[in-house]
Amino acid sequence: MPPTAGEALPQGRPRRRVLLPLPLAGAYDYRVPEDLDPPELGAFVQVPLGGRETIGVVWDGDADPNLPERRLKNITAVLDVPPMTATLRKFVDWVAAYTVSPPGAVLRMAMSSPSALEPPAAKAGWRLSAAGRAVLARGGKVTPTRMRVLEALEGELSQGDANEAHLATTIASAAGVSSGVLRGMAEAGLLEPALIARAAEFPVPDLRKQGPALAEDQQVAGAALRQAVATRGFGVTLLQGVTGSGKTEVYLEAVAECLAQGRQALVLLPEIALSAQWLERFEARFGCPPALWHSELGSRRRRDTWRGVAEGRVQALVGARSALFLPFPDLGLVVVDEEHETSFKQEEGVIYSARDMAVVRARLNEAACVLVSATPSLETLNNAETGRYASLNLPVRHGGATLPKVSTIDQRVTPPERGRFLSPPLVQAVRDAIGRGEQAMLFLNRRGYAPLTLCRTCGHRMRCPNCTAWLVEHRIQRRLQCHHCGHAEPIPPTCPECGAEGSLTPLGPGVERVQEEASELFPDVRRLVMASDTLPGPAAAAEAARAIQAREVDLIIGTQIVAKGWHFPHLTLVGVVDADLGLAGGDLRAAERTVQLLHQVAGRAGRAEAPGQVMLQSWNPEHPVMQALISGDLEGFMAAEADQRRPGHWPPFGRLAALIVSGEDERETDAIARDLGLEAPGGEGVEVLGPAPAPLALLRGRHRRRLLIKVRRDVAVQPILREWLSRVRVPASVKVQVDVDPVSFL
DNA sequence: AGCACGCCGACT
DNA sequence: GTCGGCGTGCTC
Repeated sequence: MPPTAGEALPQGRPRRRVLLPLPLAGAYDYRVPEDLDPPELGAFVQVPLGGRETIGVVWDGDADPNLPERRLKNITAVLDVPPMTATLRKFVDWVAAYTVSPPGAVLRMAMSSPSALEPPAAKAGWRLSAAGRAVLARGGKVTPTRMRVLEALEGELSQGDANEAHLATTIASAAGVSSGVLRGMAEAGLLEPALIARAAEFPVPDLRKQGPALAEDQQVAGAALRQAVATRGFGVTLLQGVTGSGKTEVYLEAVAECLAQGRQALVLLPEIALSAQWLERFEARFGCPPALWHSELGSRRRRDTWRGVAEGRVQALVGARSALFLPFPDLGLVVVDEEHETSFKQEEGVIYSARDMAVVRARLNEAACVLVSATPSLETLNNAETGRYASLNLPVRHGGATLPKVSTIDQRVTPPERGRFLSPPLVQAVRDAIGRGEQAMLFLNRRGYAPLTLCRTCGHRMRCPNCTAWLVEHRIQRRLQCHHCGHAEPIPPTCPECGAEGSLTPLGPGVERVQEEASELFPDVRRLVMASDTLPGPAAAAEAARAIQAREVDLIIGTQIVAKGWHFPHLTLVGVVDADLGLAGGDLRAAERTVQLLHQVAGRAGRAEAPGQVMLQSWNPEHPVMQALISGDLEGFMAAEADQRRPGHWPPFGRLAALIVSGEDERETDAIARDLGLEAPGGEGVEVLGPAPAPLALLRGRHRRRLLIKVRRDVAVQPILREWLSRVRVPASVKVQVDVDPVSFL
């Protein structure tokens, strides 16, 4: 009803809360101008912010009625993008609350790139001009060839919209003419150039296609997963299976069921760049590759994929952890493969665990979640034991393969020669395996040539100027590198401390040094080093995998990237150069992680008919980690780990959160850490440890201190953290990061 | 996250 | 005398 004289004027224009992808405390309010239809919740809108234009999302909740009209700015425009779904908005809020981060910082991950919101890529094409339409309507003198083009454009090419533009090649082939004809017609004014808004196309997985034949236990597990997906409700299943048991094929059954339900499926992998073999398996099952999502995606591909997901055209997507924040309108399944992997933990910006957030996203979407691993984390095992998660087990390798035999080589009994790192039994085993025409692998979780460079004259050790870390020699590049920041320097000819010449000596092994030793021991053997710096991209990783499968390589020497899910059927021997490596340092999860990593590496051996063998070089073969790997009783090992953590309420039997205080000024950083320590919360079931220097007390030029808070499982840690942080004033020069559920203690 | 405003060195 | 360094602070 229009206002009439004497009536109260209608209140101002409607307002909307708009969340901006910035680390602000909350959403901002904007006015809907007269010339704009009020945007719905979740709409992507362009708004002014401090003299520039920003894109935000219309957020839930009421605008602040106390905010004076004059402080409000108008929404500039509503973008032509599917609005963010209510579940994704809830997810953003949930993650922000859980991680104690500003919601806008989480929203930024869900917007992933500004370019994703731009209109889709347009291609140059042609359409009928006014003159062309006139010829069709009233007739005119054109050649029969040209007439065919006009008719094709009006008729078969244009369903409904006769003004639609098409690619030159499409028009030419439809009319049966050469593209030269089109050029001539354009010059004659019968056609005009126009952009074709063409959405990128995503291949549709073929659900009728049969995957590889499944063994009986695989079929049983696959059927259970299909059933879990078919309920179209939330539930988490742990899919545990020994290495080589065919877990991937089993959960691809769940993907198939999800797609059959018409819902979207998401698979998270820890290292999407190294997943060439995984993509092959997907393609073998569904006849086409899945959509991909990872940080190295180009901006064009990124935008197309984001749009494809938002518009429901992408049915199956495999990605890194950031894929969790994609705008799936109807997500039916989230799979987290290698769920124990620590790379699912985002350690910068908003610190979150993609594995845990995957469960949350699945819950909000009423989707199934499948956590997959041969060596599940203690957290996940605990959830399975308490019945929170369903559990499926694949206890045997498929295709007749057996699990490899694991043994230790006691370095105290059969040490390597001086300055060498491969002990005689391991050297002999490599020689034997290659002599049988099989492949061997040497694993050392250390990049570069030597982890430490020492001056023999004065004892000086080369260290990073920005971090609490030694510089690692990379002999191929003739440089000393820091593995924590970007610092690199040439290897100095003299000791920078005492000036002694030729006195700097590499200490300890890295993969490059193992490769050097191998080249002397086995000069005729074809060797390949697999490390993140020798396999810089997906293409290089795929080529390495191909060369190994084609038996163009006899000996693989690699860092932890060789542990990740590869299937090398001719590989029978795995030698672990330093099995004790991960056990040093007082990390809560050191033993658990070492068992997981070494078990994964061991799992590369003997995946086909020929039995596999794994040799662990250790100075401490009695260690429970080595014993667990030898016996294969990981269950018993994890149970013992659990027993150690339970009494002290360590995770997963209690919650931890870390505050990382960092700043360029050490005294100031210390002072803030101390202030936080003084204001530490207490009370029943709450314990604060620290402040203490963080394990990397200096990182990228910033001094770091850490406080840990440990609370009982039934205590919500976030309100305590928020209250705690609000009591301490922190200058802008010092940063306090919150890490809820820290996995790495670095 | 940007982009402002705000106080101290090398230039037209 | 300015132009400009990037150090704090605000953006509905």
